[in-house]
Amino acid sequence: MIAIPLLEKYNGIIKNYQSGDIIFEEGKQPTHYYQIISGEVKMNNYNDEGKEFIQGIFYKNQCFGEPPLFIDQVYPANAVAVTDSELIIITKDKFFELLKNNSDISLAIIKNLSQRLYYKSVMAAEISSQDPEHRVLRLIDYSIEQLNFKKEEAGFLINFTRQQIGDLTGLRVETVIRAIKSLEKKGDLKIINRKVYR
Amino acid sequence: MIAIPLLEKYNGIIKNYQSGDIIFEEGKQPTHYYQIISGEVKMNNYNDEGKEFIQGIFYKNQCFGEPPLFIDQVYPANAVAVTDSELIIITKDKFFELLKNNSDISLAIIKNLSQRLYYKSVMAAEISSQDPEHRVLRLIDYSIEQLNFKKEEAGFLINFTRQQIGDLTGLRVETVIRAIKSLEKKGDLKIINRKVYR
DNA sequence: ACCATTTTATGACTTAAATCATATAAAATA
DNA sequence: TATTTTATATGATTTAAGTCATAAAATGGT
Repeated sequence: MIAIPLLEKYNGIIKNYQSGDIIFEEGKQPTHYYQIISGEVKMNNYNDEGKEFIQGIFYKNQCFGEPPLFIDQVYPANAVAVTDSELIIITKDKFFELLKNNSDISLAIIKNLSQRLYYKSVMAAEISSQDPEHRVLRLIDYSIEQLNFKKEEAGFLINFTRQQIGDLTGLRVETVIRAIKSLEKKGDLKIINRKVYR
Repeated sequence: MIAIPLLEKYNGIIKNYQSGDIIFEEGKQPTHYYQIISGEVKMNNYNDEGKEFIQGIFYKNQCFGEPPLFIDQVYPANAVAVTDSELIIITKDKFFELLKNNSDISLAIIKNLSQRLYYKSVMAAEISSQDPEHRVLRLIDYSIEQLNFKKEEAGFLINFTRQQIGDLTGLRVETVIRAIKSLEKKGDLKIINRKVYR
């Protein structure tokens, strides 16, 4: 998103997280802008029974957790490192200063938020009213489009576990496994030693 | 969102829609920026079986449908007038010109998108994993916070039909009616001649 | 190389919400 | 005012996805 040298100019500091580390928590006041240098971060919620819902998974060069910064609200979800990750963060004040002095960044932020809102709109409609197979396939297609999944001879390798697909679509693992099996039978995707290709 | 005189300066034109009129359709290329002068607009999708999902309802002074404009994608949902409505619209080109010449508007757009993303995050987690009563109550509380529902002696009047609550939460009318009844019994809200107060 | 954990997998059973049917009240319209 | 349409309401039934149990393969750490 934002060039690292520019972030460093605004007192950007580098932080390292281990897989599973919590970066920030739901309900807490936002204080920084976060951008991924390397690794993988998910934002999630837990419902009253402890079931996880993954709001999104973020990768290299992506930022996450800005909306509450702009609207003075607490975080609506947690941010957790999925793998060991290196992040660069700057304070809220410095972030606004940076924005003020770099009008092109505003447009980048707008585009990024628009992209995320688009994903949420698509998935909201899916989750609320489509059947499991439809939901899973949509998530897969959207992810191929947006994330950099590798194209192999068998097709795009879907780099999600069944559990992650479940947590992203609001389904249980068993349901995802069954949906994927059924989609394979219909020829909509391939399973080659447990890995999913589309 | 954007002052009407400013929109007029950028060739803004006023359009009138009757209740039920389609403003734009899912899958179509976006061409304009839309802002409500008066009336009420919903964005929605229909699933394969024709069930409606309402992405959001928009009121006076609010804009809608910009994200696809910024990311060069087709509309992810339809926009439909819920009541007779008066809108002001400007072309995509003029909108970008306006943004370029008015840097303060960029921040307003960012805040608006952040607010909508926040709503989507909260509702996504609700819809995917909370029970009907929880979902309905969350929608109601969020709507009180964001929309200008009138405060009366009995509490805030929830200006939604049961069907609209269903379409916003991914539930069926009957389920919403039962959830609301149950929430009333628990004292979480009031029903006074069929109207819901919180 | 071994053990613990995670991931994928499948069958049997349960359950919560959807569906279907029907009714009445309220609002809109002719 | 009468009539159609929309919104709220409730009971009975169905069903799709969740839950539970169990297992085997794959992965990761020591």
